Amino acid sequence: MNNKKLVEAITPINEDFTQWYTDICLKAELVDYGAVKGCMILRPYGYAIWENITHIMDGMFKETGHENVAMPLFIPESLLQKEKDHVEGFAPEVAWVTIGGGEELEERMCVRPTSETLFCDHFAHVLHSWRDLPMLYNQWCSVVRWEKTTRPFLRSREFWWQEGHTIHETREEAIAETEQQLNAYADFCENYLKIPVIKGRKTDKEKFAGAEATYTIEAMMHDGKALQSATSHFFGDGFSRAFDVTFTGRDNTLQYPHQTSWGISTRIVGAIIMTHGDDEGLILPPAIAPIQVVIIPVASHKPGVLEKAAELKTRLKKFVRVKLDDSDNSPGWKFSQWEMKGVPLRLEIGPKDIEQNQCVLVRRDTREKTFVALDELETKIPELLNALADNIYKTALENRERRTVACTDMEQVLAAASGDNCFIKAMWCGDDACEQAMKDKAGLSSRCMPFEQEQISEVCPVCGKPAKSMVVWGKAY
RNA sequence: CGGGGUGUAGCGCAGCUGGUAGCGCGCCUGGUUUGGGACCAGGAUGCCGCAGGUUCGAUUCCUGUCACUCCGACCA
Repeated sequence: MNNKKLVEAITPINEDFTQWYTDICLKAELVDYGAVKGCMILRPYGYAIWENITHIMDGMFKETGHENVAMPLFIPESLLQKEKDHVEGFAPEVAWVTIGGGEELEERMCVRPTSETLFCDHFAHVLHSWRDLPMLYNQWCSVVRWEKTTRPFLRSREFWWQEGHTIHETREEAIAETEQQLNAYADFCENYLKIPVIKGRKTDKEKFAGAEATYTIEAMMHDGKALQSATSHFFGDGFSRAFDVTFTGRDNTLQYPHQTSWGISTRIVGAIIMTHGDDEGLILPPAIAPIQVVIIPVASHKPGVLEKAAELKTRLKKFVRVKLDDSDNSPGWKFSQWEMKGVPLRLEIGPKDIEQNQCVLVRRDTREKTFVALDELETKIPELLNALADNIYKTALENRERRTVACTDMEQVLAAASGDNCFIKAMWCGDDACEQAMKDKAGLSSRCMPFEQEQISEVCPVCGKPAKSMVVWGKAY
């Protein structure tokens, strides 16, 4: 431990979680701050993570018949205004363009905060017959919401995401689509990102502006706070009616289609950081890690070492994303640096190893070292990557379970809410006032009504009236 | 939007009872090193966040502003 280490060190995770988070975002070179408040620059390493996420998800969407499109960046005010709840929800946080080419515009336009209105306008143009349905569209883009408080990934004024927009002939079909996409998000988070999530439905208070129902996946971060990780909305025909989207049905009558939208954003990168990271820095799930194995030559000036390392890189490239760090830095520096950047596996190769035709593999999560014969790398590396993936999922799940409390009365709720952050499972009567009371008295917001319901008690802990459903409550990002 | 904190070299910071700046790390060059953040020697780098004000003179004092950050409110 010397001065250098102290200077470069990231804040310990249990000392100041938010500072730890910011340190990682900057020091692992994921983002930089842009010239405009709340606008982040995704640096190559951060973008590579997002890019891997987009590739996997894009494949999943296409597998289920979705097509990518690109919609305009601007929304004329009149268009945004068409759906009452929607505009009320978003108007306070949009950015407006009032001048173009030096001239005051006749009608101001907002920079899209989300594209429902644009899609609806477009659907109205291109939809004619039931034979045109369903239309299953998606776009990868950035959107702008003028947030007051901003943080890298978690809440930025501009963020990148995908937004799927679909229209269907029947209500049932649209509901099925909403559920299918929510499941896709949940599968992606659990299987690729190794983040355990709770699937459920939002209360009316928390649902999307203009939606009939909003479904969500909620994840718990290392500090016990909740992060809404993706949402899927069922609109019914509300937007269709507002935008006059119609088609001629099988019975030759004019009908309104049923609509959905669903999205996942760069916020999910924040979830990865806050779910899996530790005092040494990031821990990236192998599926989306830009570098899955980093090769660090030891005593690289000795004859044959760099050559051997390069040879291994060529071999490994065939089945993993690999980087050879042949920079001038000392091995110790490289170990720390790549650990901070969350690379799942490190491969050390030095003269002693070459003599014995072996190398050292070190797991990022446990830092466990294994000597591996060079001809076993093709089996051993995938094995260790899988073991790491399983372990970080397990760790995250244990954290959530340890911090989940079932409460039957307000006394328990208040006690739980005043301690460490946690998920609180409690029954709810369905009344807005009781939801608000949880916020006012305990500082808790409803995260969702999980699909997997449990009967914690018979009555709502706030008002004592018969309970309708179990809600997971928590403090949210 | 309210309250607190911070803006000085790439990063982390010091300095200033007013006289235009310094340390550590990093960076560049050369050499020695290399299995947990190496060492020696030499070198480069500053509109002291921005704008006003006070002053002979402001990085320093005052006002405003912007940015970052934390806490709250708001918010998907």
